[in-house]
Order: sequence, then structure tokens, then C-alpha cells
Amino acid sequence: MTEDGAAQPGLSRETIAQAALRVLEREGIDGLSMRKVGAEVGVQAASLYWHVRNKEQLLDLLTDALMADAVPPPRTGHWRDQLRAYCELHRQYLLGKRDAAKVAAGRLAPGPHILRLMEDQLGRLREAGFSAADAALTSHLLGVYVQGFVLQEQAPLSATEAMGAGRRAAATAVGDQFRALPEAEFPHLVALAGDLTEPTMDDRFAFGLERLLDGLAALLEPPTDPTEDRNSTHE
Amino acid sequence: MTEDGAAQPGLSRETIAQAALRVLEREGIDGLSMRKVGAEVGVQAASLYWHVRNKEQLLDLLTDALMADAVPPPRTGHWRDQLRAYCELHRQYLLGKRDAAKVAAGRLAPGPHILRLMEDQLGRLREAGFSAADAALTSHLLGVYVQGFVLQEQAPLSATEAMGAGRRAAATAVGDQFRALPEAEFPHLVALAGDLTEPTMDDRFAFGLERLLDGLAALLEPPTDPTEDRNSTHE
DNA sequence: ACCTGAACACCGTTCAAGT
DNA sequence: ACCTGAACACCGTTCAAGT
Repeated sequence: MTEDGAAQPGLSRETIAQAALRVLEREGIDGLSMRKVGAEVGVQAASLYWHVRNKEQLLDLLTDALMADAVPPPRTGHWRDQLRAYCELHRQYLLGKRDAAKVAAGRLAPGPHILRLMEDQLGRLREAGFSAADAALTSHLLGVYVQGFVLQEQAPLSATEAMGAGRRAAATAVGDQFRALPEAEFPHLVALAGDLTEPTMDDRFAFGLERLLDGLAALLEPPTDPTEDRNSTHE
Repeated sequence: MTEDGAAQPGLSRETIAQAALRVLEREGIDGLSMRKVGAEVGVQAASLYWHVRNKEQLLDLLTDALMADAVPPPRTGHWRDQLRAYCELHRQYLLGKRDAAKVAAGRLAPGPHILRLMEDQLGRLREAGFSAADAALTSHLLGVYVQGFVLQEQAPLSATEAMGAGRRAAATAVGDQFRALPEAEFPHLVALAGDLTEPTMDDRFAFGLERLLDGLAALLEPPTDPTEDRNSTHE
């Protein structure tokens, strides 16, 4: 029951993915080399190429391993709450591992762990009443949103800064930068400098998520409904 | 009027960014090295470090240069149509340059060209009636969506394949892969295999965009409105 | 079947030195 | 002020050869 009947040679793809995960945690994505992963698992870099076509494939495995211990939210309550919990969990898992979003960026990588989560999420969408086509599109959409969001969240603000300053400090610096723009040419950037730079990442994530959920809800109910007390991240 | 009064030394950041853009187009992101950019501009790689802190900063400049000749959609019609056109244009510009999404991935990079587009977009959002806070959050949200989407769109399907097969062929291969899963454990993945793999990227992009726009519309109108004939990507 | 040694063709970055 | 030469410490990948 170990993939395909062969005796495990002490060095499986699974083992390699776990080793890569440890190297990532320790050294970040820039320190994640074939040589270091090899060393982590007690082998030369060249040996890895027996188990894996190239580094890209190793990163695919690593991406799946990132979700290895993700546990879906409880299957109770409104579909909207379940979906929200799903996205928040996904975000938290990515944020929890160093540079995870950069590793996963633009990777479909349907490994066993990700398939398990997809299956579970599709089931909830179907139960909520989404058509097969809409459930599939929605699953993809939510994945794109969370991955795209966290990618920006984990990246240093404007990449130039943030090699010195703190998190919030960089944001206010960008705000001042906006405010210092020529007002004739950039009236809105000047006026909205605070609105653009002050919201926390939590705020931003919630905002996008609620808009998305609103849009999905509209898909479900033919546009007539009196119960309209959805929570709105609005001031 | 050239940045800051100094005589241009024949080698400006602008020149470097343009050269980087040409190298990117020719060799892709994996071939985009400091040495090659230097060669493109007729100089040693080391010389670039006089104008640029490091490769990250060069990529920031390149990201802004990617949007250099983007022209905003006409400022007429419903805000919803304008915003949709904006996102579609953004996507097209990213798709138009080789590996553009990978370069821009997770980069805020508020250079002059991107600032110009932000300013324009914020103006439209304010005109549409969005609050300052909502306009700012919406601008960020749309950026995340488009960038996250195209990133996945430009990445090879599952990264392992797509080094040989064609676009649509890889998709159906993944579909068959889903269908071959143990049905007891993955009933929905098996059942929705077609729905998950058949939609084109255009379909997927439109689906997410319309959901987003629906959610944003709900923000604008206090939930009572009879005119409800929005276009829906639904079958 | 699996791993090593050694090599190939590169990298980003630094830094003295030139002009 | 701007650029070069040369070096440092690495890379991913291949491939004969070992066991």
C-alpha cells in the first residue's frame, strides 16, 4: 500500500518533500537548493534526480506537502460561513510556513493533500446548491484569490523597502509617498493615501472575501429574498 | 525635468528597465540575469549595481515598465463595464509579455506607470459612488485578483506536464486523472472532472470577475432594487 | 535500482581599481 | 560619477562510473 508495490528504498518522494519543507522553513525560498535538500536527506544533489525530474517537480511536491496537515473547518452552519472559514484557513496555512505563497505561486500541483481538500470543498459547494459547473469554477476562484492575496501579503512592501523597516512603518512610508505626489496629476492618490495604506491585511482579506461571497450568494438565489442581514465589512 | 537635475549618463534606470524587458521577451524569466541585462545595455553586470540596489529592485522597475504603454478603457458607460474592461485590459497586458505575471507576482512596485493607472481607476470608483475606504480596498482587490489569476494562467498546468503536451491536451489529461481517482474517496472530483478541467481561462476569468462585480455592486446599493438584469456567466 | 564524483555552464554580488 | 576585472560563493543539471 505504499504507492506501487516496490520496497521503499529509504528515500521516497514523500521523504524528499518533507526534507524540502524543513530546508524552506530554515533558509527561506532563496536558500532552497537541490544541494541543501540533498544534504538534509543525507545524499548528493545529483541523487535527487533519480526520484524527481527537476527542481520544478520538487517544488510541486513541496507545495502539496504544505497542505499536509490542513484540517477542514467543521461541516456545520451556513455554506457562507464554511466557505469563509475555508479561505481563512487556507490563508493561515500559507502564512504559517515561511515563503509558502511564493513556493505555491502559480502552481496547480494536485497532490494527494490538495486533492483531499478540493474534494471536501466541492462537496460543500454542491450541498449548498451550486451547480456542478459553478462549484468547479468557484473552487478555482477561491484558490486564486487566497493564493494571490497571500502572495502579496508575504512579499515585502515595494520590495525595495522592508529590508530595513518594520511592517506598519513601511506602510506609512508609502502613505507619505502618496501624499507627496503632485496633487494636480494624482488627486485621488493624494486624497486616498491613508485609505490605501492604513487597512491591515486582515481587513483587506475580509473585504475581498465578503465581496466574493456576496457575488456567489447572488448566483444561488434568484434575485428575490427578504432575509438580508449578511455581515458586511463596511464602516 | 529628468528625475533630479543630473545630466543623464547614457544609462538610466529607465534604460535598464527597457533592456530588461527585451531580455525577458527574448529569454523568459529563467534567462533574465544581471549579466544578460548588462550585455543588452552594453555594460558589465557589476555596473548595474551603480544604478540599482540589486536584482529585486531591477524586477520592481521591470514590473512598472510592463505597464508602460497600457491605455485605460474609455471613461464612458456604467462603472461596472468600466471596471470589467479595466481588469480585462490588465490581464491582456500581462498575458502579452512573456512571463509577465511571474515577474510581477507579489510585487507592489508603485512606479510611475502603475501609479497613473491606479489614479485613474480610483477616480472612476469614486465617481461610481464608492466611499474612499471602499475605493481603496476595491482597487487592491482587483489587482490581487487579476495578478493571481494570470499567474496561474501563465504557469504550466501542474508544472510537470506542459513541457511536452499542448494547452488543451494537458487539461483533458488532468481530467482523466481526476476520473481515474477512487470514486469512494473522491466522489465529487470524479463527478466534476469535466467541470473542473473543461472551462477555458477566459470562462474562468469572466466567472470570477462577475462574482466580484456583483459583490461590489451590493456594496453600493442598499439592498433594494428592481433593475436586476446583470449578465451572468451561468448555464 | 539507486547513488557518487566530477564536471559544465552558469548565477548574484562585492570590491578594489581604473578613468 | 560611473564603469571594469576579477573574484567569491554559490547554483541546476548531466553523466559516466560505481555498487
